[in-house]
Amino acid sequence: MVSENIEEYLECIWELTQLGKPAKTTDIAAELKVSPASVTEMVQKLAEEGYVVYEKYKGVMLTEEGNRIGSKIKRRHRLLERFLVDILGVSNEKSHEEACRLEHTISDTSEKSLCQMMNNPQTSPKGKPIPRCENNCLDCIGEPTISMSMLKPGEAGLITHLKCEESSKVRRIISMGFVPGRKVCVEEELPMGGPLLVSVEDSRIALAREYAAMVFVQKDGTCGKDRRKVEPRVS
Amino acid sequence: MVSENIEEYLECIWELTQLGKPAKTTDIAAELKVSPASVTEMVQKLAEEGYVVYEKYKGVMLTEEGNRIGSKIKRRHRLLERFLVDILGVSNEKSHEEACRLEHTISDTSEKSLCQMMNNPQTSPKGKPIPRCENNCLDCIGEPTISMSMLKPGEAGLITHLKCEESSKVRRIISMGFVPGRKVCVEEELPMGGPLLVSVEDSRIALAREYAAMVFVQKDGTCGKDRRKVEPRVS
DNA sequence: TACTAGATTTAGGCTCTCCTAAATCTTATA
DNA sequence: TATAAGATTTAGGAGAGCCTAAATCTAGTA
Repeated sequence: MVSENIEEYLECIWELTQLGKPAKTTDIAAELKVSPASVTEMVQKLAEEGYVVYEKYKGVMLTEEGNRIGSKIKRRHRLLERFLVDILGVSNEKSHEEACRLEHTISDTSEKSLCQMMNNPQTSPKGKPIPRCENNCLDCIGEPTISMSMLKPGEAGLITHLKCEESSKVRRIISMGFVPGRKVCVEEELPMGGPLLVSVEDSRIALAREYAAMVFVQKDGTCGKDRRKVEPRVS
Repeated sequence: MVSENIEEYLECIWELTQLGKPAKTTDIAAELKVSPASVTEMVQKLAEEGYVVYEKYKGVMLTEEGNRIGSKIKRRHRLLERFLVDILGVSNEKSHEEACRLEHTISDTSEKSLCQMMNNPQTSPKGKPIPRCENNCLDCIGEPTISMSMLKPGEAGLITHLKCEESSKVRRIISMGFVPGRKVCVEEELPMGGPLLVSVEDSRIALAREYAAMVFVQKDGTCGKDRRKVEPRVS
């Protein structure tokens, strides 16, 4: 397993070589806020270990393995920025630094859940593209979904993701119990645009349609009494 | 700023000294999967820097500052375990290890948002208590949504949702006028755990705290007569 | 009270990553 | 094409933490 530092270097080199040209020592040094001498040293080590192809005075390119790691980390970085900004309400400016630290420590499982929770986003909050995951995100994408507010009384669904412009509202929805992966069931629609009465796990919740509209579900049968216990959706 | 390693040691020592007895070198070593010699070395350093009181061959206790850091990290650890297990669907067994890594890298802002999102939880998934944050979590409890029973007389809030185990109770509360989107105002708390006197739109209602606890609101100023016209609750 | 097993600390070394200063290479321009 | 400015690498060294082996201390038991 490569160290966090090596991941950081590979991520940086990945970014700098996106235009097809070798990454220069100085650029890497500037990006990582480290002296050029340290970069040379590390790059030599990375070359020895087969993560980059390095030609003295010319620059570095990633090998296939280096590219795999670099893009994986960059993916996590941008996914985390989205999560931090859209869901935790961290400011755009601060999200980069925090994502830089978290990207080396989250598990594959968590990465996948975050991806699902935000409906497989394509760009970071700054508009940079999020690299696809190795399996092309097949399991993050899932089935087409509809808003919970579209469910008729008696219909059930599995929560796939939440969507709202304001991070504080997303948090509120989650705090009510609308967590991706859980099963919800619409029990009643109160008339006159009144609230929806739904059940999630062991609670019954009444919430405004405006909020229900932020919860996206995959239709999943009816609210039978035999409602199966919902597994955490990650294997 | 202390290093992640030091945080890890302080967290561990915090845990081991919860019973009031000094933490032994061997126990720390076992917990951190490191040799006893390394622990001695680090503990000497921690003592020099004022985070612990260390007596050779006897063990270590935390100083006030050491305790502050140790409990802060342990809080994050358990909060993260909750998040990983309840929201991201990570397994209970794997959550510890991941939380161990994340606890050193999340920001204060993120910690607060996670706390809000999970309704200021009191225990980890394994049932261990989550230490309070330094300001006693005032802003974690306060922000997105709190139970109406937490409002003080004179305070007002917008109903975000109702939540309880039985749908019949939810209906009953709605029929009293506690509809998501409306503004409520706690006018008086009758003593001895008696009912709360609250107003919703144009009615005054006395309801048991048990019921008040099911109504969740977003704090919204005080009960002035100039209470602004409530938005129609339909979006 | 003396002694030994187990706990703890000391000594000496290692790896990783960083740094500065000096040496060397590249390249733009005169 | 010669040369100097700027980029890059080499050399030498530092700090943080970890380790093993050896020395030292503590406490339970004879």
